[in-house]
Amino acid sequence: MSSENEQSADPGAGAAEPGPGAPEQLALIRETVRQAKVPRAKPRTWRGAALAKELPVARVLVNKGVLHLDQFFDYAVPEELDADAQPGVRVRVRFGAGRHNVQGGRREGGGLIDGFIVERRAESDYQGTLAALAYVVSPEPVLGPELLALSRAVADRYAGSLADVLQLAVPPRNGRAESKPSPEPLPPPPPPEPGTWERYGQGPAFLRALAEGGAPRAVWTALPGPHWPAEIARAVAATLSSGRGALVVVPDGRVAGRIDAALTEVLGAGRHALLTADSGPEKRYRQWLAVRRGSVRAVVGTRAAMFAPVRDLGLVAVWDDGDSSHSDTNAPFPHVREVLELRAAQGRCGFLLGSTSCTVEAAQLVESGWALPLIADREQLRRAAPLIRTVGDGELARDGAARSARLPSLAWQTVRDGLRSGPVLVQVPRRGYAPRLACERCRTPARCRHCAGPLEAPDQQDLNCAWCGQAARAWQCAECGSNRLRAQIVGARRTAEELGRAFPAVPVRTSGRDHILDAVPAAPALVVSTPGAEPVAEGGYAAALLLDGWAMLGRPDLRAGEEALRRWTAAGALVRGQDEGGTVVIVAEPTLRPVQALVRWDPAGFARRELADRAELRFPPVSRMASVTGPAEALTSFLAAADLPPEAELLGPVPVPSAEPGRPRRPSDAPPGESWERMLIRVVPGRGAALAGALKTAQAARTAKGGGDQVRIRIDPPDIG
DNA sequence: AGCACGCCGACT
DNA sequence: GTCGGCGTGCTC
Repeated sequence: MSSENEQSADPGAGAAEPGPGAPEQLALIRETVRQAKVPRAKPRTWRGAALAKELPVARVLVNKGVLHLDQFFDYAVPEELDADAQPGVRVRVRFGAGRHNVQGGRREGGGLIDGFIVERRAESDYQGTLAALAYVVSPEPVLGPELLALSRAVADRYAGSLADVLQLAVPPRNGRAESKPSPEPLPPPPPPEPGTWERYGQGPAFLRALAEGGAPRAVWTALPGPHWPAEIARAVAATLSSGRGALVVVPDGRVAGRIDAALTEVLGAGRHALLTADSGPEKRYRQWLAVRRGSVRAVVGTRAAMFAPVRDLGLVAVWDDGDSSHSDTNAPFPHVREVLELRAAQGRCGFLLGSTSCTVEAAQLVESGWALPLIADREQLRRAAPLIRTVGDGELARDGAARSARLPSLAWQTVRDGLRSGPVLVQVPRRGYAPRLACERCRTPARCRHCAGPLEAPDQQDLNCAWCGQAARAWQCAECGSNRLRAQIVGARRTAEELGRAFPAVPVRTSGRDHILDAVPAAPALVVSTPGAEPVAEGGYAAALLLDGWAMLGRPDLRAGEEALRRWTAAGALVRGQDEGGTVVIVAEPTLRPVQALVRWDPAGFARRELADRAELRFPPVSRMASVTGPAEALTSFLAAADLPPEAELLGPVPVPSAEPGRPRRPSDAPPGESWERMLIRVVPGRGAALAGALKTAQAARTAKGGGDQVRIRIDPPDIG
């Protein structure tokens, strides 16, 4: 910032609008007047209370997410708060009391607001009189320099404010948890044996590098089968043995539980913390404090754990980075993989991204040379992976048995054979049971007359809307006037139910949204599950039937193929290897690329090809994208004011769907009743920071003028079609 | 965002 | 004179 800017930012300058040169004079006069009225000594509060003798100024991050307040404010430290008011502690300060009353009159107006002390200093560069800290919330230093630097980097990366990121990074305080002392730290364990890491060419070397204090970075394509939780635990153990800490972030509590168990087995109890939402606020904060205080050196947890303040971090790991729950749901929407990349770069620590599948972003980390691939050879894969067989539409049509029972004979046979030796998994699409309805005569989809949502007949009797839930009485087709309905597609869940009836001696268990099973025993059973909810089977499933192919690949989404393959490999990884007879039947067109990739069990190859395609089309992650949404006029003026990097490419605008009552609300929706537009901004890789910076500056200027949250910015938008 | 300051016209 | 309209800009 130039000195010219600083001067014209003076409040006296803009208002009077005299000729050029005058603002400086006005500023000078104002300054003189102030100094004349208040002979300003060292930092003094308006109350003139006694201040700390050493470092009487506290630099405070005020906990307001607004971008134009994304800066530190200095406060005076009263003598009685001197001891507690250390860097990192939570404080409350008066803020926003309006213009400073130079006369020294009482000024109680400003509300108390939360903040963190980031630094203690000898003096302030603020011109006015400092207000005093109101009080120290607790002497626990929760915001250390590393967490502050990380949060700053994340805020910059996502064009968000530091305060917003800290809201995600520092859990809410709990007095009871703070008052309890954390346990004594244990000495480092011995380095672990490589175990099943032997199956990967570079596996043992990776562990060795961690144990020797190195910072290896790897994209690990995990073999199907049950060994990956133990493998993650060994990577953690290797890191701990070097005297450093380790952090593992997983998509959900179920996976966290499995890794927790593996860590307990490899390390024994007391060496690691489990940070998940379902442990409750007090316990969670207690665990977090134990990590922050250095009592516990290893952490496994879900999304929010990505910020866990592990001491002397030696390894960050993320499992299954393609899972959508790795994307934070709060502003500025950071992604676990990206945050851990920042941590690896900042803390110079090891990085491990593992999955049985592969995202294009992961492929890019390898392609760019930032990380090395950690893969098994074909022989190991052949042993671990099940046999994959496909049934396409053509075969399905020719198959007489299929038409009567809606399932190809190959599927029947596979299920029958599988059930002789163990449980069989049936993966069905979500909300499969209630079929969508259409007019019997003209096939027009049946829509709700209140909200235009699709109609359903969940019990084959009553009609109601899938969006708003209102009952649809006396339906009549809007196009042709017919009052007869037919099912548009047959729910796959119903197919699964039919399977259950066909094998009456076998128990049917279901796992899905509302109740998710963790595990099933080795006994023969039909296990019907939606993607992502598949229970682990003891000894592995004998077979799996993947019935959601058409639903997965039909979506007009950039990630449809990658996402389908991810879900299929996740299910397939629970099936026994083909040496033990493990078989997967997928009902999907075998010519499709993701289906072929599943047959070859080559998710990394698929991701590499997707990456090449994206590079050609200049789509993310090969380029960096930001989306900006808002009312058309606001959007135009925002973009005109923004000082975008010169080579930034604008795509759009396109209309944004607005939130409708009843329809599931998406974060990208415009407010109800408003018509918004979206503009995509694309820059070449390496210019992402410049883009985020420009957008942030423009947004700060906007909100400072009271523009409200009319314009929303999102870096790496997840839903670009 | 809040909220005080200030520069305009209608009121006791 | 001074009360209060809301337009503008700051908040340590």
